[in-house]
Amino acid sequence: MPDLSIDVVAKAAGVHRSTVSRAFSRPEAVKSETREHILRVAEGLGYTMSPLAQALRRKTSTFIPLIVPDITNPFFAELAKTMTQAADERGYQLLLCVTNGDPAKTDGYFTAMQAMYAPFGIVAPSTKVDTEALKRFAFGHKVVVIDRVEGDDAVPTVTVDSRRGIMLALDHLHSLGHTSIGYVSGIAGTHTAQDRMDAYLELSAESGSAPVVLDSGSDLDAGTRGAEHFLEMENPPTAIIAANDMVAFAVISALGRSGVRVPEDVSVIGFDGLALGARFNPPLTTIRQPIADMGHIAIELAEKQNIDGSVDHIVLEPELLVRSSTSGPRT
Amino acid sequence: MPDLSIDVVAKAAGVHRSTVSRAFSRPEAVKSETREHILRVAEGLGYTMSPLAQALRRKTSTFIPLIVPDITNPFFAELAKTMTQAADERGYQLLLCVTNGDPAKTDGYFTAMQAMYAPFGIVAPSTKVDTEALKRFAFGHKVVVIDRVEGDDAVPTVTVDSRRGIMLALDHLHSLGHTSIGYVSGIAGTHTAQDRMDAYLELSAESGSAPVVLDSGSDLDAGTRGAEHFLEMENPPTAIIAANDMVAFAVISALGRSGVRVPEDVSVIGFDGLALGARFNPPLTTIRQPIADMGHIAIELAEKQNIDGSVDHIVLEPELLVRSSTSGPRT
DNA sequence: TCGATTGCTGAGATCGGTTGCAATAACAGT
DNA sequence: ACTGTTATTGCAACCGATCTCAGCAATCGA
Repeated sequence: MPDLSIDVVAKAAGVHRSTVSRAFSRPEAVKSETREHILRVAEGLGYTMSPLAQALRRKTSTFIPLIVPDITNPFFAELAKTMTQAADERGYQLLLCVTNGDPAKTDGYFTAMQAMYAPFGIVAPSTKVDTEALKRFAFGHKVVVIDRVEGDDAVPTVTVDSRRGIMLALDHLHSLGHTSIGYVSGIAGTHTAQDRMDAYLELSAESGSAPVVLDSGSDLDAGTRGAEHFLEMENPPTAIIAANDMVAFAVISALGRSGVRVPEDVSVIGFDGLALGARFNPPLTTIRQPIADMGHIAIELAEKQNIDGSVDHIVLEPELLVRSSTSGPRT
Repeated sequence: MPDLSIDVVAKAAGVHRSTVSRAFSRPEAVKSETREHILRVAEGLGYTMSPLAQALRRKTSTFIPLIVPDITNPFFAELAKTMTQAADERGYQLLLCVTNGDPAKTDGYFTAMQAMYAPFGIVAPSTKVDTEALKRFAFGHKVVVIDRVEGDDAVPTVTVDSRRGIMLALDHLHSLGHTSIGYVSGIAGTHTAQDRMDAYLELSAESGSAPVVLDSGSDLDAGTRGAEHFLEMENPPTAIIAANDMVAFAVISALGRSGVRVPEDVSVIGFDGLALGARFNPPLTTIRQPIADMGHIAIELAEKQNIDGSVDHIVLEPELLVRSSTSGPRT
């Protein structure tokens, strides 16, 4: 097919290319009659505007990068999924950027997004390290973060209330009769992970029971190690809170390998609300984060900031999702 | 920061912009002395070339779209992960495109990739439907497909040998002593899914045992339904092959809810080799697909095609990955 | 010593749009 | 009929590179 530029459409429609341009991007600036004619002609030719050329001239594009540490982690996958949708509902095109936890890549993506004239970007950081790169760029460029941020007044953020989530988990477990409740820490060194841990420590203390941190590591094997630790204890807790669903899976799996059954022998509750949890064995009781909402809100926040410069910090409410990995303690 | 274009670098270095351009994209065409000076100056200014402007002028970019139906499915997530890496090892930038199984979106992405001057694209189709859109575009534009394709001589493809995979599974199960082996179908209506099913049917027959298809659906609940069907049978098989890991998870989960234990009561083997499987309860025995290889090869194939126009069809060897969801039949 | 090659750099058109400004047409008011 | 808007459209410069064509100096063969 012969290269389809704005000029060929213009010629075909018998108008100047600027008129074609306006017909597409500023409809009210061209007589409706002319516009419809142009659009019809364009349609017939199968013409679409080049996003590249547009971005170059306008110095602003519709590409919006979503920076995540690991798309293999279902939490980020679900986030990516809802965000792509939220994005193109508003005419944006989401670019998925995977850092694999490499801060250098994060940096690279930031400069790339700048070069692509992205109007803003979304970051779901894996470690506090990213925060540095973030600060360097966030100042000049619009970024919204899916996490809490140190001295978080500079960039908009959206998170869920970690404390409330842990509270929900604790309450659920208490109401089932558990009094000794352990904790296995999360995958990454994010503020969110930290917050959950802190909340557990505080709330445990408040309720009078001694906190039992089975593992405070931050890698994928935290779950496995936590389970090992659990197995070695003389007087193990009767329930375990996992910092997120993935480690809950690992915990249950590791426990299962040693013949410990969930929830018969010990209850386990996760944190995330992944769809996957419903198909785990057993289906995972968990604290659900409204991931879809987070996606939409992140974009809204970014747009809002672009318009009136406001920097908001939204914190969403988590909710308890009871499935089958928790029950009363064995008697 | 003042807009950093090639001209400001040129001015700063005291040369013409075409020289700067060459210094970056055709190093051998400029005196090494000059080049180094330019590069130094550019470095100092923190200058990077605009990929947009480059793509526009060159009519070819380094954006390469990866079109997948659902990033939430760990198979595609792992594929995306290894492909991003493979991609930027070669200087490409992967754009993740999620269709949610909507053919219209597939179409949209194709035209978008065209507009972005992508040198080629990678498609992991969800249904045969995508194939149509594919044919419409693949002719004019380079696309490599992660699946088999009808009359597959037009586009390069990479797949794993489904028949061999099923054979591996069957052999494993047979060697454990199973003779009655059921099958639960896969998630999507891809050729791959079809091939696995066909292979099961054929190989079962060959080995003299009647095939037992527990569910042939193609949605996420195939696993659940398969399990239900299993529970209703008077004489259920002693082992189950799941068309992919995700349905294996669902099967085991559903079975577990009814008190049927894996592998004690029934063995289950998956197909994919997801990392997740290692942390399932129990850890999943499965047929591993070399996903990382698929990613690299897909890109190699595309490049090769771009160069010498060759259209190859690579089929990779799957391998058996024994974990804990299979054992001898209960006696 | 002189024309021919070779190596390096500058000019300027071009990629596909956007946009401020000027020009023309259409419409009102008096 | 004449002038002051207002609605439309054309003109041309510009966004940030790339690339062909020339120009110019240095090197080479005879």
